[in-house]
Amino acid sequence: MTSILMSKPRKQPAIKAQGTASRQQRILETAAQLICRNGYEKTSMQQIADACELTKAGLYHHVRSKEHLLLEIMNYGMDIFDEQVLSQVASIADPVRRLKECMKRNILLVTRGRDKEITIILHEHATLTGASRSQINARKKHYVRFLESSFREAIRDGRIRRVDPKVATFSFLGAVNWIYKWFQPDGEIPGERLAVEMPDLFFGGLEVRGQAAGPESAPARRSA
Amino acid sequence: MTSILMSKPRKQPAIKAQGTASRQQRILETAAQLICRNGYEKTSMQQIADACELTKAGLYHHVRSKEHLLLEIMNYGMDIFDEQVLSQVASIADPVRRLKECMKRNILLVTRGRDKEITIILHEHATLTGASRSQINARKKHYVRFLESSFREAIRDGRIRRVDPKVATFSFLGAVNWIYKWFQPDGEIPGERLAVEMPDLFFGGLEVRGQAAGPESAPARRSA
Amino acid sequence: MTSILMSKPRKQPAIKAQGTASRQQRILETAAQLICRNGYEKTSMQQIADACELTKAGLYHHVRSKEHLLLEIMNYGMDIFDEQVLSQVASIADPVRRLKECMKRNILLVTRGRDKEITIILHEHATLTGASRSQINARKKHYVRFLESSFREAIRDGRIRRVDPKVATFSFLGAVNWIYKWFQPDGEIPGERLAVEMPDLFFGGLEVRGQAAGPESAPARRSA
Amino acid sequence: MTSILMSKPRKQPAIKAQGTASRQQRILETAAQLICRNGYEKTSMQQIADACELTKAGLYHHVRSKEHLLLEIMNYGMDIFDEQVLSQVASIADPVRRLKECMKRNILLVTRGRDKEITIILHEHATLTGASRSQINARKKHYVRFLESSFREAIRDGRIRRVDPKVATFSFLGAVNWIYKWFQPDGEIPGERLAVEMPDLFFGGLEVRGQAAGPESAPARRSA
DNA sequence: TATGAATGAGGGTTCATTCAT
DNA sequence: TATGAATGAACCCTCATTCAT
Repeated sequence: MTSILMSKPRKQPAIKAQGTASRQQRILETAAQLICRNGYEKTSMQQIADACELTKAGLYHHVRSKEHLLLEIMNYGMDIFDEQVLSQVASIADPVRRLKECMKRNILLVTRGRDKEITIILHEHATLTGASRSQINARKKHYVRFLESSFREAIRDGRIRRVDPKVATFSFLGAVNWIYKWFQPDGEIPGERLAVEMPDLFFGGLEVRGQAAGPESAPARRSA
Repeated sequence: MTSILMSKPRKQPAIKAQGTASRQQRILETAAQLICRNGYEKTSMQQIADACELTKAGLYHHVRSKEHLLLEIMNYGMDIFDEQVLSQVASIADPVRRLKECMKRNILLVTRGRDKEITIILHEHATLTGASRSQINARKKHYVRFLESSFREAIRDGRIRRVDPKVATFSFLGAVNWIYKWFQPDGEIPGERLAVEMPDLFFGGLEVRGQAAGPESAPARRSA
Repeated sequence: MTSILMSKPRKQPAIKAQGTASRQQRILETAAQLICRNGYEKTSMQQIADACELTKAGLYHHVRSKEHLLLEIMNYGMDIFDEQVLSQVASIADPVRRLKECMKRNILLVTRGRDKEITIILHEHATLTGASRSQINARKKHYVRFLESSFREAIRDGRIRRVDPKVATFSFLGAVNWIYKWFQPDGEIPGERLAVEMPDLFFGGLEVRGQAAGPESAPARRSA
Repeated sequence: MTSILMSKPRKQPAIKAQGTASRQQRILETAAQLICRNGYEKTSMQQIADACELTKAGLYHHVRSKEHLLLEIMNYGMDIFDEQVLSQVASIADPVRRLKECMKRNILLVTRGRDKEITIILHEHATLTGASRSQINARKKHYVRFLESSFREAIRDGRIRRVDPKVATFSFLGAVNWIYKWFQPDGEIPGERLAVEMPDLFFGGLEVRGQAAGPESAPARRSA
C-alpha cells in the first residue's frame, strides 16, 4: 500500500527557511505569493520581477517562461504536500485512521496559510496546458488514487459503510479543498478546530444514530 | 424561515428557451459559455463579440464593460440558482429533508452542465472587485446563511448531531461546489447517481453504526 | 504555352496611384519601402507604424502579423511582376524574342526602383517559413518554369545552342536578380541602357552563328 | 596585372583542418554555419555560444561584438576566396581563359557548400555598417575591378565582342553569385557540371564569330 | 443599433552586452 | 580564460475601450 506513494521524491524536500533557501526557491515563493493573491493571469512578470527586486530580463535568467514558472510552483507545492501530508500518513495501518489523519493534515496545510503554492494548485486547476498540465494532473491523480484505495480498504475491512469510494473521495476532497475559498485566518473558526471537527463530521456523519430517519435515509439503514 | 430567502427576485426568472430569450440573455449565455471554458481573463471581448456574431463595438451597445458583463452573468447564474434550488426547497418543513433536497438539487444543477453561469460563480470567486464583488458576495452569503440556519434548526430539533453549523455548512458547500472541477458528463459517475449518493454519504456518515470505532472516533461516540 | 502563365490573377492589378490607393495598399507600400531599405528583421512594427502615421495597435488593425505583412508585400510584388513582365510577354510567339523582351522588362522593373516589393522578394528569399514560404515559392517557380520552357522551345526551334535549359534559366535569373545588389539609380549605367545591353550580352552568344537572326538580334550582327 | 591582386594577404590562409584550426577559427566557422543557415539577425549570440560549447560571456572573450564577428567571418571568407579563386587564376596570361577559369573556380567554391562564409558575404551584403562595411566593400570591389579589367583586356585583344565591361562583369557576378539561392547539393545539376556549363554558356556567345578561339572554347564550335 | 478605425497601456519575451567573481 | 547573474532597450503583439460615421 505504501508502494503507491511518493513516486517522485524530489530534489530539496521543501525546506523554506528564508536564509538557506536557494535563489530559485525564493523566486518561486515570491511569485506564488503574488499569483495566489491576484491570480495567474492578473499577475504580470513585471510584478513578479519587482517583488523579487529584479528586472524583468533578470527574472528570465531564472525562469524559462511564465507558464513554466507556474509549473514549477505547482510541483513545488506538490512536493510540500507529499512531504507534509502523504508521506506522514502513508504508513498508518488502519485505513480509517489513515484517512482521518490525512484529512486533518491536509486541512492544517491549507489553513496555515503559508505555502501559497497549495492554494495555487487548487485554484489554477485549468490554467496549465499540454504536457505541464498532464504532469501536474498525474500528481493530483496520485493523491486521488491513494484516497480511493484507502476508502476501498476501509470498506473491505468493514470499517465504514459500503459507499462508492469515488464519491467518498471527491466529497472528502471537496470539503477540504474548498476551504481556501472561504477560510479566514482571523475568522471565527481557527484552522486547528476545523482540522478536528471536519474529519469528525465527515466520518461520523450528521444524522443521529439508532433513531429512525425519514424515508430518504434508507441507504443509511443498509449498514445498521 | 422562508423570509430569509429570495431577497432579490430578478427580472426574467431564467427561462432559457432559445426562441424567447432576449438579446441580452443570449449575449449573457454566449459569453458565459466562453468564460466558463477559457476563464474570464483569457476570454477577450473580441472572442465574445465573434461568438455573438457582433462586432466588438456592437457588443458594447449591449454591455457596459467586461467586468459589468461578468457581474451580469453572475447575477443571472444566481437567479437560476435561486429559482431552481433555493425557492424549491425553502418551504420544506423538516430541516434535514430540506437540506438533503437542497444538496440534491444543487448537485443536479452543477452536473447537468447547462447554465455555465453557475460554474463561473464558483470559479471566478475573486475576479470581481469593489461594489460588484460585494453584490455577488451578498447573494452567496444569503445561501450560506440559509444552510447554516437550517443546520442549526436540525440540531435544535435533535435531528442531527451537535456539530458546528458553520463547519457543516462549508463541508456541504465544499463537497457540492468542488464537483465542477472533476465531474465529467460522460464519466463513470452520472450526475443523477451523484445527486443521490453524495447526500446519503454526507448526512449518513461513513462509519459503521453501533460498532466501537478506534479511539480517534471519540467525537462520534459523543452523540451515541 | 500561354496557358502556363498567370495562374493566379489577383484582385487589384497593381495600380499604385497615391490618391486612389486603398489604405491597405498604402500600408503595404510604406512597409515595403522600410523593409527594402533596412531589411525585414531590422525593421520594427513600430517603425512601420510611425511611417504610416499610425500607432502600433492601429497598424495591427490592418495587418495580421509582421510575417503576414511580409507575405502580403511579396504577393503584391508578384502581382506587379506578373502584370508588368509576364503577362506582357507571354503572347510573343518567337521564344527568343519572348525571352529577350522578358529580360528587358524585368531589368526595367528592378532598376526603375519604384516597387520595392520586387527587391524584397529577391532579398528575403529565406525569411518566410511554412505555408507562406511555400505560397511565394510556388509563384517564383511559376516564373522559372516559364523561362525554362521558353528556353527549351528556342532550342527545339534551333534558335539557340543546345545548352541545358536549367542552367540557362538560372544564369538569366542570376544576371537579372543580382542587379538590386549593385545598381545605383544615379550611377554610371542607367537602367535603360542595362535593359538593352544585358540581354544583348546574354543572348548574343547563345544564338546560332552565321545564321540571320530576327531584327531583334541586331547587336549581334555588329560584331560579325 | 597580377599587381592588382591580393592586396591584403591575411594571417592564416584558410586551412580549415579541424585539428589544426585555432580556437578563433573554430568559433568563426561555427558561427558562420549558424548565420548561413538562419541569417545574421535571427542568429543570437546565445546560439553561437551554445554551438561553440561556451557560455555567452565566454564567447565574448574571443569576440569583440556580434557585428565584429560578422566582419571577421566575412574577412575570413574573403581570404578563402582570394586563395582559392583569385590567386589561382591571376597569373593566367590569356584574359578569356583567366575569366573562364575564374568563373569555374568561383562556382565550385559556392557549390561545394563548405565555406559558408562565402554565402554570408553574398547574402548579408547590407548588414554591416560604417567602417566594417567599407572594409568588406573594398575587398569586393577588388574582385569587381579584377573582372572588369580582364574583360577590358579581352576586348582590347579582340578576344570578345565590344560589350560594356561593367555590364559583362555584373552579368558574370550575377550568374555566379545567385547560385547560392537556388542550388541544392543533391539536386538535378551537380556543381561540377554547373562549373563547366555556365562558363560555356556565358562565354560561348561573347567570343568573336568565325575566328579561331583558344582550345578552351571548344564547346562553342559544337554549334558552328 | 451598428461599425471600422484607432489607441494607450501593457502583455510576455529576447537580445547584445557587461561585470564581479 | 571562464561564468552566473544582471540589465536596458527593444521586440511583436493583445487588450478593453472609444468615437465619428
